[in-house]
Amino acid sequence: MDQVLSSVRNGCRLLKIFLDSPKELGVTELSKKLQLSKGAVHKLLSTLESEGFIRQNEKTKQYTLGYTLLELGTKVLTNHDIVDFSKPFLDQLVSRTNELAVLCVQDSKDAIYVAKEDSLHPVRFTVESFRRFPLYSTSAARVLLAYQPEEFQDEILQEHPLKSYTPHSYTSVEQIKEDLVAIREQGYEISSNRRNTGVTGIAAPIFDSTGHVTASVSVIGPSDRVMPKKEEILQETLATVRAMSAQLGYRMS
Amino acid sequence: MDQVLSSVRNGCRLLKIFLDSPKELGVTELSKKLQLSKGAVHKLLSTLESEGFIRQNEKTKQYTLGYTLLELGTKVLTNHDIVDFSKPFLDQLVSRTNELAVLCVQDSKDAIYVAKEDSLHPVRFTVESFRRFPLYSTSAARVLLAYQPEEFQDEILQEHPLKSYTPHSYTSVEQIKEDLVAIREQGYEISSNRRNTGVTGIAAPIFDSTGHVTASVSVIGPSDRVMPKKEEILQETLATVRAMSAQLGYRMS
DNA sequence: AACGTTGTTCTCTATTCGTGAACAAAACAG
DNA sequence: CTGTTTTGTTCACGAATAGAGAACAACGTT
Repeated sequence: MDQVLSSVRNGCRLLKIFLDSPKELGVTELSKKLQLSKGAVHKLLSTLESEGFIRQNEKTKQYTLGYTLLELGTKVLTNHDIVDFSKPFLDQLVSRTNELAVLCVQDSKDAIYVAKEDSLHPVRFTVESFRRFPLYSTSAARVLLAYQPEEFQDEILQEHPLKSYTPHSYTSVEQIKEDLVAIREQGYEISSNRRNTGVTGIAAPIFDSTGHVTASVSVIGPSDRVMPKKEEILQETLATVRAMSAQLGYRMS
Repeated sequence: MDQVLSSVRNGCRLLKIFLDSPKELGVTELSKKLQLSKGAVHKLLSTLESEGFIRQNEKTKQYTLGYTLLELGTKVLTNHDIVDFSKPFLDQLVSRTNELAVLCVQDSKDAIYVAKEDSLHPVRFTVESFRRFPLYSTSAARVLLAYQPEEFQDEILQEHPLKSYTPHSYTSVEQIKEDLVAIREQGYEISSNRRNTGVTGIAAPIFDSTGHVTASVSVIGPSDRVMPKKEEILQETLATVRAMSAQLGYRMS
């Protein structure tokens, strides 16, 4: 593409560097990571600072993310009505399964947990909300991928190196694609010990009135607690996504 | 200033337009608000979209804020250790006063509530976190302003039109400035019926080890409930900010 | 006290940003 | 269903500027 404003893209990338970094970064460090001159990075920083997207620590002279991003981030949440909509459903699912329940959506080539409800176990799993992860890596995400066109699936599966997180992980693209077909046929996925050893996820899709998958719900817990009850949890999960889909205007065929 | 990358600034302002708008906006609308050509806005949008800062609704063709802003926003929060630090203090303050307690910080020329703890009253006040407001408008903010250099105070007070929110509001700059001196002398502020009729705020500053004011704490409630107990609430608030300041390494002189 | 950093400023040219008009594709009204 | 308006999108070009690179100042370290 050449329809891209390079300095805007640099600004965006500069901000995103902070996602995987300690809280403060200096000009020199940023210029290395962005592969830009120090002068250019400095101009970027002072522009972003004047708009509140970046803040400079007066003592250390280093830079951090600014409060305007906090405002914008909360605005994203309030815009996103499915988050509010899902809250009572997730609550109920947790109270019935006693495990972590999450709501997962797709954003271009990534998946994101946008809502979650922790279980009440004293020792419990939780997930990081709002962080991107690959569409093939968790059960909630794979359910989303399963309902995408095949060309898109191939694009995703080719692009990424498909790291094996655990010994049980998928190894071949063909294997994943078979699995995606199976998800679509049965309408859910139960995945054990894939990304994280000892973790089992049970996930199912939510449909809107046009029949598109808008999000997925997943119950996640330790395998030895979840697997014995897997039928029961699956039924609860399916009941939840059906209720949500119905409320969104979806009519089962 | 001419040390500013204009397209980056335009991108930032484009994003901020969404803060005070419905959730979706079109190119034409944005180009009017930004006073830029439609073509330029379109380039901005597709650049921001390719970085995840903007999302386009495929049906309506309109644009919304993207999930990357959610990631960045939560990162701001996790970076900001005073938020975690304040949590137990705010909790305790609420349990002792039975009113809303907030933590307020300054960001350039604005104030922002970065943490809050609602009271347990069935009908209760609350505030919107993470939205900017003027430094002269609430007691928590005025406490922050009171400890700023006088030139800065003048800058703030001159710049804004100083709207009178209620009949009891300040009208003149001199009046506010006298008040700021008083805040600094007594170390707290009690403000009634200023911005919102019937609301009373009791606020006091937190000092760090270098003696700078890093944030302020305020207890906010309906005047008829707060004013009768104002001495008690004030003492609780002062005890809280002193404990917080001490833990940050501040030594009272 | 000398050094190696850091963030900041400056100048200059190749680059690109923003305009304005033309385009297609919806949404609308009659 | 059809003409009309408004939408998002594309394009080409000239004016404006973004980014490189070196020099600077202000640190902290050795």
